[in-house]
Order: sequence, then structure tokens, then C-alpha cells
Amino acid sequence: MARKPADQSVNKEDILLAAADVLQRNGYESTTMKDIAAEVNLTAASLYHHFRNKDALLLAVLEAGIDHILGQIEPIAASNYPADHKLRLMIHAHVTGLTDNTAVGAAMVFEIKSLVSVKTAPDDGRDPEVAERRRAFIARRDQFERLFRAVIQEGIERGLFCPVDVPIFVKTLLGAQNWVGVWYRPDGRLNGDEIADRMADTFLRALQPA
Amino acid sequence: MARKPADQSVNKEDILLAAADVLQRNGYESTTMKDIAAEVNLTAASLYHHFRNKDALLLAVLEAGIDHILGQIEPIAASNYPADHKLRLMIHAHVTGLTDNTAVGAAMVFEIKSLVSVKTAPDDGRDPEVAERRRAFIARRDQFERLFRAVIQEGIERGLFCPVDVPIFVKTLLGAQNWVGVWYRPDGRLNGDEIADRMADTFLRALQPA
DNA sequence: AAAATAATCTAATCATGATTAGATTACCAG
DNA sequence: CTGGTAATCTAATCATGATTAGATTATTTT
Repeated sequence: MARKPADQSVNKEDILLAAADVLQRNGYESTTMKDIAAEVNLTAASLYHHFRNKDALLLAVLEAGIDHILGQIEPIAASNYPADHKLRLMIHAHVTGLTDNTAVGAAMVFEIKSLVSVKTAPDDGRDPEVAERRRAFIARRDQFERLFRAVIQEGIERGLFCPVDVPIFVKTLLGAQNWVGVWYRPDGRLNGDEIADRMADTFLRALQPA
Repeated sequence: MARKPADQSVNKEDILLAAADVLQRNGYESTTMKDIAAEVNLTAASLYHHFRNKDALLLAVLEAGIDHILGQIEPIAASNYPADHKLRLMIHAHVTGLTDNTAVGAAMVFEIKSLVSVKTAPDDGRDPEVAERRRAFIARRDQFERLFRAVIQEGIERGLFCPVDVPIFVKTLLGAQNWVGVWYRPDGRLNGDEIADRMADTFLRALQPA
């Protein structure tokens, strides 16, 4: 049996993107190292040159996703636009981040009870680096939520929004947005921008003062 | 080594509830037959007397969940209340279903890219019964979504609600509700009823005519 | 060109979880 | 009480996926 020629043109970034795609397509529990490797026409063993283990690779996907989306949301939240305009832009960034970037999708949807789950916590002692990165990821995800809270709180204080229970409102908003990563299909009726538009309309109407 | 005494007091329903709890706590990929069995103080092998295989057991959990929630939503949707009242009741039923019944949570959250996933589809030929039950589950889940669409469409036609893109609005609403299954903790600030109240307020405000 | 290094391959190992087989126990019926 | 059946146990098998080890290839450096 002839050995498959070695192809050294694949870099770490290619592997990371491949992993994000497989995650999105197959879900966490059906994402194997073999599938990811096949996506870039390598074998599973080759991935270990670039990433310590599967956890490290998948965490890298989540980190890329949260980096991307935070990089977009933070400047908006810090801007001087009125709160309602900021919220609309943030919803757009979040939704299109989910529809257009599979790593963002993974970061938002697949952290649930997967590699950052309670179940894996007892194994922390085996790999302190992964445990630390896991904590950092959770902190950044929480930061993401805080940005939404701050903007809505600002809108309420300035009389632009009606008073709501801000933490619950934000969980409602983020849940609806994250779920886009579950049901969205690129061949669907609407694209990411259009979906974001309608969602922003819904939540801004809900925040409209009486 | 003394053999563990056999305990025949455990019935199929006990196992099913145990599976739902483990699913909720550990997530799909960390739900092992061993864990489920331990929940009812049996061994993994004992589960196979009651359920054909793991898929059949987990599908039974999902079916129990969707049965439960459809059984609550259908009478509300068919009632003669005005659409806004119906929607509020349905949101309550859905949210409290998620917070109070782990099988409902599993049915709503864990169908995602798990045993009803695209990845498992190619294996249908191996177990036609599971494949058929899977299809039936998906059909019932779709029926669930249609009930919400119908009520909102009715509200719009009667002038109780402002015009919205109904499919997207419902995806937004269901996403927010299903996500409660992700973030809700029994020791949190609010219980299921209170969360449902706030959510209903949000979405009914968003539907209020101008 | 030769040597060193990076990257990949194949083959194999290991661990884990699902499941089976047969022995055993618990319970029920006659 | 005996026999039959339901239910469970322990031990073992099997399959699969993660990972390692060493050989090999591709690329870079000297």
C-alpha cells in the first residue's frame, strides 16, 4: 500500500477553521479528530503536531469565536451612539457572527455541557493549561453578556427604554440570538442581516417606553 | 467478591426519569448507560432488559418530554381565549415545562445535533424502529412550533398584534424559551413562573400594535 | 549538496463506553 | 413447595475514537 504523500501546506489556522466547520455540521459529540483531519486532507495523527490534544483544538475554536465576536461588540458598546442604535448594531454583529462564522457559532452554542461542562471539571488536575483556558473562555463569555446588560441599563437610565428586569431580558435576547446558530441554514429564506433586522425590531419594540 | 443483591423494584419509568436527569446534568455526550443505571442503583447491563439500546432509551426521554409539553400547549392553543392571553399561557407552559421537567428540557435542547442529527441519519438502515421514532419526534417538535405560529397569526389577523414576520418571530420566541433550559438553575433568583412572566411581557410588548 | 528541522504518514496502543452472554436472584403462579 | 418467568448481576466482548511511536517525506538552513 503506497503511503499517502505528505502535504505540508496545511497550517494551524486551516485546521482550526476545519474544526469549526465540522463542529457546526456534526455537533460536538460527532466531531472526531479523523473528521477534522479529513476536512484538510490530513490524517488524525498529524493534528497532534499543531495542537496538544482534542480539547486544546476545540478550545482554540471557541476562543477564536469569542475573540471575533467580542472584537465586534466591544467598540459598539463603547461608542457614543444612543442605546437603541447601539443595541441594534450589537444584535446585528451577534447574529451575523453566528450565521457567517462557524467558530462564533461554536463559541455560542457548543459550550453548553461540552468541554467546559461540569462533568469535565473534575479532570482539571490532569491538564492545568486547558483548565485555565476554560476559565478564561467562560470569563469572556460572561463579559459578552455584560456588554448587553450595560447598554440596556444605559437605555433605561436615559429614558430611551422602558424599565425591564435587565438580567432576564438579556438572557432572553441572547437565547434568541444564540438559537439562530441552531436553526439557521444558508439556503434559508433570509440571510443573517435580514434575520438580525427582524430580531432587532422585536427587541427594540419590546423596550419601547409606553 | 459478593454479588450485589438484585433489586427488582425499579421500573421503566424510574429509568426514564433517571436518564432525563443525567441528560440535563451532564449533557448528551457525557450521558453514559453506567451513569443512568447508577442513578437508580442498577448496573448498565440491567437497562437492556427495559430498553433495546441507548438510542431507544434516550428517544424515550425525548418522547416523554414532547408528549408532556404538547399535552399542555395544545389545549391552550385550541381554546377560545384571545390570542394574547393564549400566548402568555403557552409561554408559561413552555418555560415552566423546561424549568420543572428535565425530560422537557431534553426534548427541547438536546435534540440538537445529537441522536436526531444528520450524522446519525446514515445508520437508519440498522434500526428502522429508531429511525421511525426519530421522524415522529421531529414531526411533533415541528407541530409544537406550528401551534405558536398559528396563535400569533390569529392575533395579527384580529388586530391584537402588530404585523411581524411570523416564522422568524416564533424562532426568536422559541429560541429564547429553549435557552432557559441552558441557563436556568433551581437556586437562581427567579423561579419558572417568574421567568415566564417576564418573557411573556417582553414578547407581548413586542407584539403590541403601534 | 548535506544536514537539520518541520510536518506527515502508517501502524499500533490504550481507554472507554455500549452491549452481550450466561449465571443468579427475586418474584409469581399453580 | 416446585417450576417458571422476570429482572439483575458479573464478566467478557466489541467497536470506536484519542493518542503515541517511529519511519518517512518535505522544507529549510548551512
